[in-house]
Amino acid sequence: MTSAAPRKSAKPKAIETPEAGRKGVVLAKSSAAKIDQVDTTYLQTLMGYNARRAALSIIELFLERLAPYGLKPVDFSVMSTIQHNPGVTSRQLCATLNLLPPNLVGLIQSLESRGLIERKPHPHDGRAVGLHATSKGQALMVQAEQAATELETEKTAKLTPGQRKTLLELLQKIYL
Amino acid sequence: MTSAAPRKSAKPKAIETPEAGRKGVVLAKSSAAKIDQVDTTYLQTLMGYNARRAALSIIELFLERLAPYGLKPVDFSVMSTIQHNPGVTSRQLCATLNLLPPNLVGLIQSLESRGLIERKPHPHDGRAVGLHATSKGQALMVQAEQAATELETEKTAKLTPGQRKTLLELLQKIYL
DNA sequence: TATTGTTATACTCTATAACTATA
DNA sequence: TATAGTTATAGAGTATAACAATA
Repeated sequence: MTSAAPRKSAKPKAIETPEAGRKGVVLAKSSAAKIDQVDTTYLQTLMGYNARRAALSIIELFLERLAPYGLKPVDFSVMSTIQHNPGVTSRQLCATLNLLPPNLVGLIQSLESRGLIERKPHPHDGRAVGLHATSKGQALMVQAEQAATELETEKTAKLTPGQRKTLLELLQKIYL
Repeated sequence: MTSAAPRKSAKPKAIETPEAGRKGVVLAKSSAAKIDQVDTTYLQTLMGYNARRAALSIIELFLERLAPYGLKPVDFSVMSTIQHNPGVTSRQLCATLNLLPPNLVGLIQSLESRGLIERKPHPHDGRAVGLHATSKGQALMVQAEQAATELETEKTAKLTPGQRKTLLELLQKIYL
């Protein structure tokens, strides 16, 4: 998780204060006076800010729901990629998921010691090691992926299926 | 920065291998054989994965471009919020930006010691402290916000203005 | 010489508990 | 009693440098 500031139950909704509401826009007060509502209209124009806030919001729930499976976001991404790409190497995982090799070592060892993956010699390259999900790992991921899909549905409940698809496509245009 | 895996210059583009291309879909190979292209189609259906990847991609460039101003993403968000909300308190910053109070203390002290913000007694609450950007801080933020806007324009170059607006709105539907 | 995987390690970020001063 | 701000500290995440084994 990232930060667990006091939960806001109320939604911003551009509340208009008596002082600032005349033009229908919430304006920052010019002097040193007390602030009731905090204006974040500028930050909300930044894609980085919005993408980060949205990601952290989803990850917060992800950590709760996937904790029973002992999987954090990166663990989940690695396991899922191994499951769908039997024989994938650490180097390929790093390139695909934008991870650094030293940080993957402990993660792989942990998954192996839990009996979720196996390491087999690479058929063509003696340096590399092919990673494979065990039947235990595969069974776990079926459950974990279902939990992930459910939590995502909840977090994107305000979006129509079309909007959800659009959002995925537009995000991929940024990082791919 | 988050991770600096070997830069991928090529783009995925759903390359079809001879073995997997028959149905126009890239499939994971079923056996323990070598993997050429890594299939991430499942992860790409997850909003959390895509939002995080997009955010980190933008933040990576943000760190480079804003380093001359001595501002990291959170510093920038805090300074920007103070600038647009003179007299805002630490408590309000935490609630608005989803930060934890202990983590804000050192950040505020750093900004104050750099002469970018001032702390003034709160008019109505003796416990609270109002935060204000100094003229030096305001001048810095004018430059910093311009740099941020430029970098964002580059990172979202594949999007039309309409798509960019749509993306911002849809992301806010997730975390607000 | 270049690459895969690894070790060691440093640095940053985030989280929790507990304290003070004021309301 | 509750809240704003603070301190200390633990834990997780991310980073760089350097090495052995293989290509």
